[in-house]
Amino acid sequence: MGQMATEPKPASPPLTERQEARRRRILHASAQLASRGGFDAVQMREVAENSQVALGTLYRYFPSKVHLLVATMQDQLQQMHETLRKRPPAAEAPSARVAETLMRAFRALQREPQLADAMLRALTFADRSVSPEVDTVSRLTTAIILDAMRLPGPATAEQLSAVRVIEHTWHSALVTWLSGRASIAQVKIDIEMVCRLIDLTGRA
Amino acid sequence: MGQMATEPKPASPPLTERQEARRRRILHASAQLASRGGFDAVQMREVAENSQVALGTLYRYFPSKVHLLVATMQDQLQQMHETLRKRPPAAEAPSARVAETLMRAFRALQREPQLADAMLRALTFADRSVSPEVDTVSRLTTAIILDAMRLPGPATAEQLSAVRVIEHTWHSALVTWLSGRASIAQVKIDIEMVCRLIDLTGRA
DNA sequence: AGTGGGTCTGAAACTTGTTCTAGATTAGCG
DNA sequence: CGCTAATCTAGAACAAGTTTCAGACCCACT
Repeated sequence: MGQMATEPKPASPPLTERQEARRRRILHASAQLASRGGFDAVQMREVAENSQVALGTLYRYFPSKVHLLVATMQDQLQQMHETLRKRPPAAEAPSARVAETLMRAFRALQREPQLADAMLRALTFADRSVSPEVDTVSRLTTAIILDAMRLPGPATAEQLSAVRVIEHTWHSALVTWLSGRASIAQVKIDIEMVCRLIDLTGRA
Repeated sequence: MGQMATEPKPASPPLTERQEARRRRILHASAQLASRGGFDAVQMREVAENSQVALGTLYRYFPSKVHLLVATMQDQLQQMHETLRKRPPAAEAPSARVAETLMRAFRALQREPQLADAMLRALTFADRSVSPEVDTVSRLTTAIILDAMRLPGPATAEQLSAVRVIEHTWHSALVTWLSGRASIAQVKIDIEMVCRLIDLTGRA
């Protein structure tokens, strides 16, 4: 899992203040447009205009629409992680805590379904060129789930596998819900089902 | 599961012979281009040209690139279903049979990773307008898994949930592998992990 | 065989992601 | 301050998915 900075990513060149502000304006415009019309409504020209940045500059900060939306997701996940840290899940069993956490996150996304749609579509559509960024999102998600498990020691290989499976299910169930092919009830059932895997994996 | 025709779907207007041939040419060209360069290599103009059909006609048959690729996936899955029917998995436990089936399917896709990439990306990128077609793919996958389970009677709600979770994991793991963020070994482990859910669900 | 409606063709037009270019601005530095 | 390289801007240009349109063609029915 490499470096574990509290907030910023690699920080290759330390951005100036104005640059940081630009980056933030772009992400804000992206999230705002996404909240309205979802993936399709995030049009690069419009993002550039709304964040008062030239199109070329937008592309310098985020080399593609998918990069932009995945970065937006990083941003949102980070916030969610903070929120969850403040009010951690209360349930007894680890599996129940994970299920609770994921359903809570799910409800948060429900409030902005279009934004969720844009971010998830970008995430699953991303090709190899976006792997590093997608990986960051994945690590964030993993961290959220592991937090909810509150393991005494480091996770076993088996547990990590279970976490990956939970992550897969979480993403895929979300996509299915967003495209109207599954109800919220079904998502809940499936999340609870996959969380049972946690009970199967021990310290062994 | 509604109608269970042996091959064709709804068949709203019964296509003429020439039309059936056109459709087949289009799907063939699509799969061929996808096998080369993946999603991006499937260019509508080229598909049209290669299948000797006007662009407008291509769009009459498949209203978007995503529709086309999802239909391609239906086609491939159908073939895979046939193949699997001929040589069903041999393992003892239902969960092992499902894992074996999925890994066999996985290896088949490995042989044409670019094609798999194109189909999977289209599938997960599909929006609501493609829901019916995506649903068909989902039902096919479900059928394949249920076949492997060889249940004595009809599946319980719990079992269907487990199957959905397995499907989610299968898709998502595949995507992760295709984008180079997971090894084949990891996919195998995760598939086997999620298949354990089957052992947890009984007739209840 | 004749005819009417749906289908197919070829080509242009439109949309939106992405790239490119020339000139203005900015940041860091002597 | 004055220079230089990097960055930013405005806008054109390009690429590929999608739409549109006029005319040719095919099919079923009389």
